[in-house]
Amino acid sequence: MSITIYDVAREANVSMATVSRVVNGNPNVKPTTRKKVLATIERLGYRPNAVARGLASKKTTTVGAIIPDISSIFFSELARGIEDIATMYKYNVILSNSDQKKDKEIHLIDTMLEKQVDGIVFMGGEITEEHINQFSTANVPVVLAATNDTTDTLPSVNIDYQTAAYEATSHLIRKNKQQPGFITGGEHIQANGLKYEGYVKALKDANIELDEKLVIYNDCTYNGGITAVQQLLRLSESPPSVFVATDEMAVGVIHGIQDEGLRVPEDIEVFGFNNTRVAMMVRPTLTTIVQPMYDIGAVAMRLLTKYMNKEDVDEKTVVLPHRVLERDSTK
Amino acid sequence: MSITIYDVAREANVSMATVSRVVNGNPNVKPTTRKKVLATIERLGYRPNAVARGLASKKTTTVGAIIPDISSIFFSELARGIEDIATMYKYNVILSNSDQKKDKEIHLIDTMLEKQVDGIVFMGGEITEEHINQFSTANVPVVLAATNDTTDTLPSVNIDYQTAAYEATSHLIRKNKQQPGFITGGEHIQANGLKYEGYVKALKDANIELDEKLVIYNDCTYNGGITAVQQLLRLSESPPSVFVATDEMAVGVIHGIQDEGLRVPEDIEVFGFNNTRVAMMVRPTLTTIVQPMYDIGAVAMRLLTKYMNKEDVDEKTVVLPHRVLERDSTK
DNA sequence: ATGAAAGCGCTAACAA
DNA sequence: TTGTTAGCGCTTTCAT
Repeated sequence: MSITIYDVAREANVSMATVSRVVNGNPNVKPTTRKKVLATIERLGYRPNAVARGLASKKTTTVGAIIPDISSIFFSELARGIEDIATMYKYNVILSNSDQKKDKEIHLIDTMLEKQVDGIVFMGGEITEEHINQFSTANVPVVLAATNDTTDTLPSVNIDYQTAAYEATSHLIRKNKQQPGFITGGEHIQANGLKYEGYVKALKDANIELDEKLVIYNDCTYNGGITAVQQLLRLSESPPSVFVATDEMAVGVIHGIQDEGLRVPEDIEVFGFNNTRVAMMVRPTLTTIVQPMYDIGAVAMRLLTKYMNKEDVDEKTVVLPHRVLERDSTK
Repeated sequence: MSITIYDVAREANVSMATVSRVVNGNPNVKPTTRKKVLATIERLGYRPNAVARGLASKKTTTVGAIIPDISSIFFSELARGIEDIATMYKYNVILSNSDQKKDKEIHLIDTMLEKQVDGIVFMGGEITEEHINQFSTANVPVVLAATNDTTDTLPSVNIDYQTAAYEATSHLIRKNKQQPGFITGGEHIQANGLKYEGYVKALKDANIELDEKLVIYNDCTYNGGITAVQQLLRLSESPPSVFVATDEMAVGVIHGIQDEGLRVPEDIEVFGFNNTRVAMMVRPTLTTIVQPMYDIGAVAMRLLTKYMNKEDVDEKTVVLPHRVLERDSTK
């Protein structure tokens, strides 16, 4: 079959151990020998078998990434951050989509542990006891990215969603002292619960009584945004502004408003969340919360490498900064 | 350390071989025995080691996917198609970004072969001799997705870019018998060469003499589109329509036109390519070529499974249908 | 239907 | 500096 370390050893008149040392850059090899071995490796076209190596060394230099949906503009940037840092540290990543389904998540964790990944970056809605149990069945580090952990046991990288939502809502209230609408996805999804809390807190601090009719739930998609805003506009007194849980949904909201013959921001202001690329691809461009998605992925992966190397980490829970980015969809 | 097949065998009073059979669903096991083994597996929390299994069986149930950029809206949908079908056939996928850099691509192929993937889905700009060589150093099947192979040796899944571009251009010419502008990325990138050929052929068939000044190259990004269209509008006689190589770029083109105080489609028509999600997130919504990205990924992966199972395939080169989707950016 | 045993290709003591 | 050798955890003949 294919060339093994044994073939190289024979051809170079050395032992397997020496070849192994050369391949792994072990300094205890005489330069002459190294050169000779390297030459025969080249000549034979030897390619180390990472599976065998993994079995012997108990390290696969592969990490798992569990992600809700790679085709989402939000998560794909996160994934890029993870990948880039993984590559930088010579890891490969096995990526799998969970669609935020708990059973899929649990199953994926299992599969990845079977594959002996050296660590896992997990992105999802929420962490439950069951997740924790599943993680604990193996001894590999796990880092959460853009995922909140109610049990607060796992290392994680996030922004402060609640404060961000608070700021967005306050920003909207500042101008016109009225309750903005809030268009969002399910509470169990992607920190939406925290956003809701921030929204409510901002209202409270501004002494505005919460009218739940102005809170509309729908899918976090473009069409979900359109549908939701239609519902909002049908209300007897529709609000002068809307805070939307994601940018893509917010773009739908803007278009839904425009399709009703209203103007953004003149008639209704719109505030998004995430600053994905679509935010500047709408007219008016979207005011939003800048969440450093790429960085969240990158920092999470970096954190994971630390755990995998058994370095000690100072911050197990990283909170990355966010900020309000004003564009043209608000006054 | 952790539970091995040996532990299970001992606890269940059977041999390793029997446990292996149970785990692998081999029918040659007495039901009683199977039950007993299953019970101890459960009790011990045994989890098969896929690395050891891979070494022994020479199959990893893992495939590699080399992709230009997972954060691109185009490729991330492709990736989702790949992932879904991979999951369906019990494969995991190692995903890596190449940024269309040839050296990265070659290196990634090498790494994946080291990891003993059972197959590779490759997405990139163009396939060169060097790629072919690298692929041939191992004995695993490779399928190209949305990637053209000038050497035409590898199985692939594509749409007919040239015809699609021909149709788009013809569509634009039909109305106003004038040469549309063509805004595109580099020729070596992502089938842009083929699109150019289709564009030129359409002009020729319409007896319009090609004016190269109307062909503008820039990055295939939103900002690239803006910059390119500014350049186009600065021409003494700017064209009545533009064909743009990708949707994201086309959205930039639309906004660039609008920012100059011109209207789409009244003053200039815009035609995109790919039908990514942004196409319906612009106003006016974008007329474009529907390219079934998810399906390209899915079909490519399905094709790969056939090769991996040594089934025989009837079409080694799959061309998926495309179509013109008229929206509001053209008259 | 079950077991014994020989690898799979490599790493990592331990010896020399 | 180099070689010997015993695993790593599993699959897969080949016996029985």
